[in-house]
Amino acid sequence: MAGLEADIIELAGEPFNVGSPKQLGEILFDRLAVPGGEKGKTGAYATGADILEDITTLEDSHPKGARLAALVLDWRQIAKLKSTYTDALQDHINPETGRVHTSYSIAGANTGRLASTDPNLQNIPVRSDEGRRIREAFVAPPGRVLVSLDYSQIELRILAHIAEIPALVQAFRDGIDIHAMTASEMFGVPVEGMDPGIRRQAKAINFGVIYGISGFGLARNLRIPRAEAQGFIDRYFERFPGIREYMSETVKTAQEKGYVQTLFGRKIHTPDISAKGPGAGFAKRAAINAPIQGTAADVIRRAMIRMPDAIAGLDARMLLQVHDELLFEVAEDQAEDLTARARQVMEAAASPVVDLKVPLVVDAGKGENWAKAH
DNA sequence: AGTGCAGGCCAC
DNA sequence: AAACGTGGCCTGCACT
Repeated sequence: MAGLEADIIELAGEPFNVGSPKQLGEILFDRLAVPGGEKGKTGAYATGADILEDITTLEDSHPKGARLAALVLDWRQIAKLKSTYTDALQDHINPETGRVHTSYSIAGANTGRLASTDPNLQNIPVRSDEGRRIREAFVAPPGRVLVSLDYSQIELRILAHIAEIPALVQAFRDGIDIHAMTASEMFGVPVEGMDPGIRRQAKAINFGVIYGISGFGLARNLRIPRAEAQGFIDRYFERFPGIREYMSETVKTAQEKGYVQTLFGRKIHTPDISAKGPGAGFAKRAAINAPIQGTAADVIRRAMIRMPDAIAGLDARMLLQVHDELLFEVAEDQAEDLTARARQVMEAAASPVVDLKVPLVVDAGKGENWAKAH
């Protein structure tokens, strides 16, 4: 990392704090005259990863800026992993147990999700190769393995149920690739042999819908013109009109009652729903998302409550909950038994209070460390 | 030295 | 006017 830092300063041509977005912004946009610099409310240039990634494409017009941006992106990834995980997690090892123990807030999130602190074990890296090396440090003791079980697409399944989208419900019942199906419906192309790029766009739209999508947000996410993104959303609503209905009904309920509810009847209050100005959009999207995210939180909590009885007699412990995943430690020769029991509990967790029109499906994995189990 | 915010980034 | 939901933790920086 020190070498990387030296390379960055040499390229910049002047000493500066690589960890300072403000200083980096001034070098890129003022001194190197990279175009597109935008200052936020504090007067500092924004230098987030998406902006730096755009700058790396300017190799022809601004070679120095492009290379500087690329190096800083590398540095930030390593610095993040080291400070937040490699270094910090070791300070959290309990001397008596030799393990890292987190704390859960039972009412951590407004939607009913748990929150994990000191340390947060719900945001251990997994998406990048480098990040997964952090996850490999979470290991089972000798003779034991880690088993991870996670709900597949639980929020989209809940959306399909709540908004009553026949095509989505049927696809989940048939076990079809849901993003490919969405792309097929929207763009009129067959699922077989689908262009991965088309599927990726449909996936972004499916996620966006759960979060209360906007044309602007989707455009930024997919890096496409806003008009094109809005066209995608319009077509999505045409194909799945129940979604638009769900969104407007949910906002209306929030405005009339001051809360929305999960499928299990738990209330989530929406005090900001009638805010004016910039906050209005935020409050509406939060209200749209809350019943979906909150129902998923209810489902996994019900599974967790039933878990001690379900795994009684096994040499196994439930270790962590990560929103749609439960992580267990179990004697090696009992991993299969545990997986079957835990999966049964998780897949049936909505029952008997809620009769979902879609199946809940749980994926499972095991290994000597969390990366392999996941 | 402690506090709080902003920017940034990790997860689901 | 801002711009995709829910969180927590890190560093830098301004301030007391």
